[in-house]
Amino acid sequence: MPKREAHVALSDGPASDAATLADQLHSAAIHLLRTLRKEDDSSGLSAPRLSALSVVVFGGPLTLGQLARAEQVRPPTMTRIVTGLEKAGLVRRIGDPRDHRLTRIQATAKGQRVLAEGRARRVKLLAESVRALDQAKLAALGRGIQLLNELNAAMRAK
Amino acid sequence: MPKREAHVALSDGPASDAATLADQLHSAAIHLLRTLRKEDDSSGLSAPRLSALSVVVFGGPLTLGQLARAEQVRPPTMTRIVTGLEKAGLVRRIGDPRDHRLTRIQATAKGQRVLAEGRARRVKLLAESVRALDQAKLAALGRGIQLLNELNAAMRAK
DNA sequence: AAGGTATCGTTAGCCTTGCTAACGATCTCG
DNA sequence: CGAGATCGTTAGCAAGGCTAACGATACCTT
Repeated sequence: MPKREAHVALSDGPASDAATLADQLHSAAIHLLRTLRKEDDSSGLSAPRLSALSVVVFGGPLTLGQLARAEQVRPPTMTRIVTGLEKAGLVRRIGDPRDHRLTRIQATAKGQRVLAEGRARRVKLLAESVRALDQAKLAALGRGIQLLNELNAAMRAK
Repeated sequence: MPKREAHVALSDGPASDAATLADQLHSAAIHLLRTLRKEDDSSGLSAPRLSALSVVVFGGPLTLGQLARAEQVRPPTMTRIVTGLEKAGLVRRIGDPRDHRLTRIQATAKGQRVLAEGRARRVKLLAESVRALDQAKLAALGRGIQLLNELNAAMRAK
């Protein structure tokens, strides 16, 4: 992965820089999550389940379809994830009295508690490294994350 | 996913900031890759294969074990990924004349070409959004990516 | 009011990616 | 030469992703 700097330095415009940055960001994100994935074991909650549970806890009761869209996943996939969470007692399926086709997904008290614990555990390793940064780097990181969210929103809008 | 800003603003110290930043970064990375994943289809190359191929192309011939470690994956998993890449004609298995236990993995010409195309396609969506940023944001993003790499290195060192 | 259409969630079945356990082949060292 | 270590593979399991197909329900048009 070296020799990219040379490319950047010799690049002939902002377009090439953007492509390089995009590629580097992609790579960095992959490695970040790959490292963090190892922490999943201790929580007993896989990344997709943790993520879905998070949406349910913070987003209030949602229909399965809404949840699938939020997680950018197909309904059958979300059905299984929710079933897993339900068996673990973390969420509940609730029928909608108005529209009987819908099933609303609601977090249980246990789900809320486990989310907090699991999330904390998963980012613990990362948080430790973040904590070692000085103020300037912390600020820069915050700005970077904000930009990342902007990029995500921009891509989703397409 | 909103309402986190409030938490940050009200946080009572740098420790909490670090945890919050770590959590946000984690979440942003997940959504970034989730969005990008959709681009995989067109390349016909899944993320793990693309990533492994990338290591082989840029890192020269590697043994299967080295490749597995580089990808932070167990040997049996890498065996299958390599088998997939080999069937697709993107890499070659080469026996080591010195040590017959080893199998070195080498990229084929097709592998090198496909990598370039696949990677480009995968980050195309992201690159388009990056390209829309102004100079200041571009610089901030670069700095953020640099920090991300630092964090990855710090975590890997543990 | 009835019948056709659209929507929602589930089921079934497939593939890929992770893992551990167990093994054969090979090297290395005493 | 033999014992142990190392390497890659095989076998078998779970989870997550997908599409296709289906029943149940709601909606809309006639």
